Formats: sequence, structure tokens, C-alpha cells
Amino acid sequence: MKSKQTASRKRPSVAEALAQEIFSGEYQPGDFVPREIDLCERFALNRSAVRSDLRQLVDAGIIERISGHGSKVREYSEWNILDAQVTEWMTRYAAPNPGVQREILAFRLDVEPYVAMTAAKHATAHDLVAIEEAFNGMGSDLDDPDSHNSGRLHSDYDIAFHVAIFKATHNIVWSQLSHILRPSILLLIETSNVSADDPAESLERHRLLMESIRARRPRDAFRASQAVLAGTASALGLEIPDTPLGHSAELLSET
Amino acid sequence: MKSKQTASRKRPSVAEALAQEIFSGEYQPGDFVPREIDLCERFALNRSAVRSDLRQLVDAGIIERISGHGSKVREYSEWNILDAQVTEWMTRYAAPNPGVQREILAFRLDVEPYVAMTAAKHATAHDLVAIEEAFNGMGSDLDDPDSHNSGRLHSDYDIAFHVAIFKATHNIVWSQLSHILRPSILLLIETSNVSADDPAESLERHRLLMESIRARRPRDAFRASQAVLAGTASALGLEIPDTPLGHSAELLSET
DNA sequence: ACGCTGGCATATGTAGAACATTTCGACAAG
DNA sequence: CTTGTCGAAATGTTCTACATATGCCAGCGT
Repeated sequence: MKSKQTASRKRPSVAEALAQEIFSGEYQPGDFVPREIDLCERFALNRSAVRSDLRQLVDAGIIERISGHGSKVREYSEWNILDAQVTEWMTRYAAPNPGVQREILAFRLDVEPYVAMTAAKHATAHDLVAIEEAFNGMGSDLDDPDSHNSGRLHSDYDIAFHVAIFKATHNIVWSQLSHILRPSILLLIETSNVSADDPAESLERHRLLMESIRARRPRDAFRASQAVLAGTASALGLEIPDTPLGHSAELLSET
Repeated sequence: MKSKQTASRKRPSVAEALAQEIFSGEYQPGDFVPREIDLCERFALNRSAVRSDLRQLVDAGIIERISGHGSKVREYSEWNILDAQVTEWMTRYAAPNPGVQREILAFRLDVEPYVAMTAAKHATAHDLVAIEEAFNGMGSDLDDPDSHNSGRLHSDYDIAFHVAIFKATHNIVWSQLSHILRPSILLLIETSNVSADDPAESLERHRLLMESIRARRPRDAFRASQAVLAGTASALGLEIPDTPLGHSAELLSET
């Protein structure tokens, strides 16, 4: 074998470790992370590798590098939450502060019925297959709950279901925005697991949403999506009527 | 003054030059850009700098690096248009293909009335000042058209006006999404300059939108925003009723 | 005593060389 | 025709050396 010790895993990944420490609150906005040389020693890496990883955090807007001084953690509001890497870290480790998490969820509640509406107009057969496969995954998970960890798999299918709807809009912006769903979906699932939400009812709401899109009925899809969100969001104490959609939804239902 | 020659420009910036060539269509999806060594020679830089710049393009999703082979331009749909750097390049150089540009505009037409609606609910006095300052800039530009380039300054104020509304939602996602406004606003302005759109009428529509937000009337802000978009979007041959907002707007006006 | 200035220590930024790894194609053996 | 091996070419990684920016503080002058 080669003399490298990389056999275990590719790299310790400084960015990953630092991200975990920052997300867990060990380093808070305004704090300075250890300097490059210390990170080199700690992870047994050269400076180039460390700097490369630090640049990831800079691109994510998480840290700010001050020449000749150090790397400072930036305010949460300055983090680039549209970056796919950031949302991935938010799913793996919980969001650092609940405020950001709640704002993302509020955004989702605002736009997702719209997305469902647009998907009902533009979805192709291929899109419907993707949606259905994700839905079936959610269903099989309900019927046959794995002993070790049922929620883990369920969340993957849940995410895939909603992402498929975003992609069915055939709009590049909506498609790429589907990244920010992951953290809030996981948050909803964790909370709904705590609360006494019937999984069967949730699944039925998802089914209605899927059928509305398949039948090309935008308004039904709009309302069905709202129902899906309301079912789980209520467990978080969030009030749907507070969002703009609350008003337009009522109006839509009158027609 | 400092001894730096930054007055002209900091660096030749390989990323900037390559981006221009890619956006102009000189390199198209599937093509391979010159290899690192050639870029080093062409820009008189070392490999570290070239690779650093190439990584920018990778993060933007514009190119894909294949180990031992080269750097390939990716499909337009894979470009990360949520990246601020990409939208900046789209404003400086035109978007490579009109399809992406149109989809971004469609997204804007979808959500911007919503954003205005939310801004009317959550805007603070500070936000209103920012909106008003941008609006005054647009107005002064109309009264006193600079001889050298009037459209250039006007677009800056126009962008600032809409960005201020996005930030007035006090939602981190909407705020950071304001990046994607820039390309489509510039597109609209260029097109409206060609068409015979009365600047005074456009300004009046913006004023109504501002007043609606100031008066905390979400529904008026919704419709005013639609009027602003419709005024310029019609010049592009885009049909507003095709968007989901078209329906809900009609419903809103009935109340 | 106060304030400015210069230099030293520290930390990040940049340049360049050397070596490792991956990919593809050529070519010969089976 | 298939397959194994070698080698050229390009990207990936590591390391060293030097450049630049920042903060601190002693030293000097007013």
C-alpha cells in the first residue's frame, strides 16, 4: 500500500470540523477561530489544505478573514443561506440560532403553495414519476417501520417529495431554491415526532397534493400544499394566517 | 496615497476574463477552457493564483474540473444562479442564453408582488428611508438626465429601490434573494429603453408602490408591484396572466 | 504628561517548485 | 478482437520561502 494514511477517510476536513464547532455555538459571532498554524497542527495538515478549507467557510459567509489578524465568525444574518453547503450543514448540525431557522420556515410557508401551483401547470410525466416514487417511499416507510431508525429514511423521502415538486416547476430559480427545504423539513419532522401528529393523516395530505398536481389542477394543488404545511407547522406554534398566503388562500377557496 | 497600483485594477483576474469569454459564448457548455499552464502564461500568474480563480468558477457551477483531463464548461441550467458572483457577471456581461434570463424574470414576476405585500407589513421607518432615497434617485435622474449616460445611473437606483423592498420583508431568505433582481432589472431597462415606454409613467407606478408600503396596505402594495412589473414586462412580450399571481391578483382586487 | 512615530512580532496573503494521482490513448501480447 | 501494460499529459496535493497587513509598544519630541 501507499505510504498515505488516507485509507480510513479522505481527509479530516477542517471545514467540516470547524463548521460543527461553529454551528454548535462553541464559536459565536465575533469570536476568532484558531489561527492557521494551530489548525495545521491539530489536523496534521499543511497550510494550503487548511486555507482551502477556510475559504469554504468564507464563501459560505460564515467567517471573515482579516489579514494579519485572524478569522472572525460573522453574524448569523450574514451567513449565505442560499449556499448549498450551508444548508447541508444546517441539516447535519442544528441551525445555530432558532431565528434563522424560523425565517427559513416562514419563507417556505410563503412560497411552497405557489410552487405547487406552478408545478401543477408545468409538470411533465417524468416529473410525476419522481414525485410518485418519493411518495411511495414515504408510504412504505409507514407500513414497514424499520426497527433501527424509521425517521431517518422517512425524512429523505419527504425531502425528495418536496424537491421533486420544486423541480417540476421547470424554473431554474425554484429548482435551485429547493436546497433550503432540507433544514426546515427536518425541523418539522423532528417536532412532529414529538407532537402527536398522525402519520397516516400526513401521508394522506401528501397524496392529495400529488393527485392535484397529476390532475393539473393548480388551485387544488395550492390548497393541498397549504394543508400539508399547516398540518405540521401548527405543531411548531406558527400561525399560517399570518403569512400573505393566508389571505389569498381564502380568496382562492371562494371561487 | 498608498503605493499600490490598485487604481487601475488589483489583478488581471483570470476568473473575470474567463467568465467574460464564457458568458459571451466563446466557450460553450461541453467545451474545455485552456489548461492551467496556458492560463499561467497568458496572464503572467503562477499556478496557485490560476487555480484559486478557477475554483471560483467551480463554486459558481460554471465549470467542472476533471482530474487529469481539463476544465469543462457545464450546462447553463447547472450554473448556480443563486450565487452572488454569478448574478454580478450576468449584469456585467449579458446572460449566455436568453432562456435562463427569461426564467429569472418569470420568477421575479411570480414573487415580487408577494415581497411587496410582506414588506408593507413588516417595513420599519429605516426601511422606508432606504426605499425613499432610491426613489428620489430615480426621480432626479429623470429631471436631470446626465449627458454622458443616463441609463447607467438610473438602473442603479432602480435596483436599489427593489432591493430595499426585499430587505424590508425582514426575512433572511428574501433579503439574500434580492441578488437575482439585478440581471432582470437591467434587462427590463434595456428593453424599455428600446420600446416607447414613458419614464414618467413608470416613475409614477413606483411612487404608488412606495406609498402603499409606507401606508402599510399590503393588498395595495401587491397590486402596485404588479403594475410596476406589468408596465415594463409587457414590452418583452411576457404575459403576466400566465403566472400564478395573475389569478390571485384578480381575486384580491375583488375584495 | 500627552501624542506621534518608527520598528518589531505576529498572522494572513502570494509565489513557486516538487511530487502524487488520475485519465486517456497507444501498443503489444494473448 | 480483447486485454493488460506502459507512458504522456493534465489536474491534485504538499511544502518552502517570501510578501504584506495589522497591532503593540517602546522611544522620542513637544
